[in-house]
Amino acid sequence: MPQLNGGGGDDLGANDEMISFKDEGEQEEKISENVSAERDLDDVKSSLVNESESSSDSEQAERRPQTRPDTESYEKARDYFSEALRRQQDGGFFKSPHYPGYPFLMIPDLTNPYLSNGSLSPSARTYLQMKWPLLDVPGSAGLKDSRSPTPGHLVSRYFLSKQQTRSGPNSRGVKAYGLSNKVPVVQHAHHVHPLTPLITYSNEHFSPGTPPSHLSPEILDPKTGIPRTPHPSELSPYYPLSPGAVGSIAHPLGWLMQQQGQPMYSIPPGGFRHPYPALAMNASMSSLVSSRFSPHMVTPPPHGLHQTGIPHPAIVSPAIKQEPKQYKNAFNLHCKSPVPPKKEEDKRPHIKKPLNAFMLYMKEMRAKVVAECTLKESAAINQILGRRWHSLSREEQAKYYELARKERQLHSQLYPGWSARDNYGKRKKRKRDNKPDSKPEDFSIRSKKQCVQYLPSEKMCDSPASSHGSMLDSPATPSAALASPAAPAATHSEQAQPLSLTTKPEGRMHHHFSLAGKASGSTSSSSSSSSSSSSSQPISIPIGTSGSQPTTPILTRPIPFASLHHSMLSPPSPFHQAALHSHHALFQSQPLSLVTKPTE
DNA sequence: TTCCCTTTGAAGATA
DNA sequence: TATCTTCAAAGGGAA
Repeated sequence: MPQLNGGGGDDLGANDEMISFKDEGEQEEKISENVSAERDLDDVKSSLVNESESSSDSEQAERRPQTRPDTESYEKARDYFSEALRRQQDGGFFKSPHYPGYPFLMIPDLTNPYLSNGSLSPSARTYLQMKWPLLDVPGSAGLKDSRSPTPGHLVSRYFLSKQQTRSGPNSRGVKAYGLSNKVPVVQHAHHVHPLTPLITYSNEHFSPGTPPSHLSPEILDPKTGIPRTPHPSELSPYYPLSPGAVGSIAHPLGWLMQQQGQPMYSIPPGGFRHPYPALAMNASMSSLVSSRFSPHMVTPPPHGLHQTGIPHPAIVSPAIKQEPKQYKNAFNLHCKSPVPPKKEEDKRPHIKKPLNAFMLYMKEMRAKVVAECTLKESAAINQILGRRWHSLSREEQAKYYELARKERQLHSQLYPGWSARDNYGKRKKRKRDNKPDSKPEDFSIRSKKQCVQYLPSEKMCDSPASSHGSMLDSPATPSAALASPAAPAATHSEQAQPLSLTTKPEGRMHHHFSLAGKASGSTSSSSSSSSSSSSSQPISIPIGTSGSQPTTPILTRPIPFASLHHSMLSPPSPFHQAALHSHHALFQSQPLSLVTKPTE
């Protein structure tokens, strides 16, 4: 298993994402990987064709100076990040020409981010470059807003580091990935911190000029008029780090530092005052950013001030969603806001959950899948993505697990008091219809919709992974085996039928009481070995079954005929052709007969 | 306008 | 401890 972090030292899920594949089916797994690799190659080819076609235009656009840095969304930053990942995935190695200014790497040697002289190692800087491109991106330097007071020392030796970036002892080496130089540029004057793109939980509610109320402690609340703690002019109200967390906050790369035996940064009082307090919000982060400053030089936030003001994308407008209590409490601890808890609660932003590995993958690959397929429904796209996720190699998935882990870590640092529970109830509760004692009316509600599987069109778009397995496209490697050890181990039945995309295990169906769609959650965690098919199950058409275990496609939703037709009857791209070829035998018998309606 | 669908994973809740 | 539930993204579709 790839141990990207060098093992140990990570209390936030270290080693949790990578677990060994199941022993059984190891051969198949390898075959699957080979097939997957070949498919990836095909993907690369097709994607390269597409990219080459569109790159000329996009490149020109990308090369234009960014003049709206303040509006650059963090989401985009993540997209760029994802793009880099995708390129890594496709090409495996850095393809710099297109995105010379945005290297990305998997920082295998970040375990030692500092050089002997205290400066960041090239790879560490490159990683920071990836994470906080505005800090040190020559490509973006030219894009920086002229008003940006970014100190020169922050505009660091990117070129040097880039030159130095190379493969390390790790077999995977240091990979730099080109990213579009559409780097989100910060307009500091508008209180958008360069670190804004650090995490892209959501950007829609981050208005540079109107940071969340709790993030601008020095200003009168426009609504309440309640004055807030002013901060020094040189301080930028950005990251909502809690004060308690500031002093003792772990380095964003603390998992790396710790591995190296270095302690978490403890910020001594009165020290270096960073011209960009927002950067110093995470003191060590700042120090990492600037190789000039060793970690211990970073100053703590001014008393009582949550020096952090970076509007985090994970924060959603309080008007829409309410902030969790824990976060509110944690914030109040240091915010000293006189705002009554009640009002404060109303204004609490909604802090979204950090994205997990699959979500990151999904965000990255969605556009690609959409481009390859004619499907537009996200449900169908997600099915494809789910399968592709399973088809990814361990290393490929490891990248996303690692990213997800970092996101969680950063998220936990940004919102120490936040809990996933805080977001409970923010959404409308889903129908709980998968309980064993579900009442008939539950199912009736559920089965009101026409059910059909996205399988046909998906088959046209998705990988030909099914060509080797008995479970259609199910790779020999279940996600459970790839997932973090924290995740419940998949049962044997699940391993045998890991994918619920085209052929959901009947056990699961039984478990979900014959629900056509995914019963609320539990898709990945529930494990049922029952293979009995309920009479109330949606009509199932066994297809592509080979092997002892019959597979039953779940017909969940009607396929848009346009998409179906387009996908099935006109596969124009090589990818489609390849997919068609690989699945021809599989679907030649019943390719288009999935539209049905469950009996009431 | 709101919810559903669909995926996997993380985390909290519950038995 | 094991299982279940909720939420994260996305966007078309349905109500």
